[in-house]
Amino acid sequence: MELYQERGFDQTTAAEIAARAGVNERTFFRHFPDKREVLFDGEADLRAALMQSVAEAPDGLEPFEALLYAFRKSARNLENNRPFSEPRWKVVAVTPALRERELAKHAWLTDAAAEALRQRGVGDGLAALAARTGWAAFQHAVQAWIDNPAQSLDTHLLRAFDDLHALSTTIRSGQTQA
Amino acid sequence: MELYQERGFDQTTAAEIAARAGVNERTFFRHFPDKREVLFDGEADLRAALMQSVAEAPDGLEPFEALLYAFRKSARNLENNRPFSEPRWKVVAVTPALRERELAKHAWLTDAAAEALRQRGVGDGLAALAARTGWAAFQHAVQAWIDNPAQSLDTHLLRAFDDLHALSTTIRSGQTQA
DNA sequence: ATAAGTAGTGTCAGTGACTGACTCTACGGG
DNA sequence: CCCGTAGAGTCAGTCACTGACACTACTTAT
Repeated sequence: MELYQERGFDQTTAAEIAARAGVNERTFFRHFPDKREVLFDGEADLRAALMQSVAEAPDGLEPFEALLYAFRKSARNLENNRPFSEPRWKVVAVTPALRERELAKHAWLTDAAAEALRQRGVGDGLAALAARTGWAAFQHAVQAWIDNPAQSLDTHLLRAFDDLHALSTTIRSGQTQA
Repeated sequence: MELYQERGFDQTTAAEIAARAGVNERTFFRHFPDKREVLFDGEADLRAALMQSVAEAPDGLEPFEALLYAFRKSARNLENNRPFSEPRWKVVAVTPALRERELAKHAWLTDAAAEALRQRGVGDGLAALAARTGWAAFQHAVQAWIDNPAQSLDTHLLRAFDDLHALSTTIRSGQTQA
């Protein structure tokens, strides 16, 4: 379904996609809830894989360590799939409607990560916080890697978490200002 | 425009909103680029206020400290506007299409925060990382405050950043696993 | 005072994403 | 050979949104 690459997402009608796939427009909408979902098909698998990875992280790891373990595993898949994923990124990047959908998917994955942490025994609130901030660092690394593929995603990832560590050492308990 | 509260967002047509406002449907779409934007009107001001707050944070503060300063300031506004904002949250919370838009706005605000940090002299990459992760912590606090208003948003905020600090102390440079 | 903008609005016609209801066909099991 | 079921087509309809055009009110230049 890479009519999107040729004409752009907005210039591509659902009827055209359906035609290219050799089916009826109605049939297209039976397979995908909407036009955007075509580009986010594997996300359910990704979610499952992420939860699985968090679950299989060695016992005794702290929340961020478990997340980092899972993210590094995802990172390997991302590195392998880059040739396949790159055109998709480009389409998503230039289409606001798709960016929105992507953010929604990320929120969904973040929830999955939080849930997986809870199943490791992490408290509710802490799991949610770790998932949100950890995911933010992960995405920062992914973006950095997209912009600069000369360094491996793993390198970017480790740097992101290191930097996050450095940043947060400046937080002092019970700040008092303004 | 709180037809949304009565019928829900999906059950409300643009024509109805326009009628309630005493104008034509076409006119409605001249004021708002789409049906969703009605609920996200003040975001541009919010963005400006956020950048302003980051800019006016005392000199010498580290990135997270500057962000925390700005977030605490935003928090005061949020606390004051809660009665006004609460119905809006409820509508957004139950409408996926609105949640997506909200996430997009948050990404926009995160970019603003990163930009404001850069203007304070923070490096590009670090500014982006701090903005992303700091924003994540902020949102965690806001969510916690919505769920539990018994404690002030400020309290939730400080706890979130404290917890983030605690979480990230477990990150060791140059992790080596799997 | 009049002419010439200009901003905000109404009207109309059209495109395209989706949806519901109904039909048809293909296929596996009894 | 019959039947239930899953997938696919057809048709008609709703609704978000858009472009083109006309009209009105209010400003500003002459």
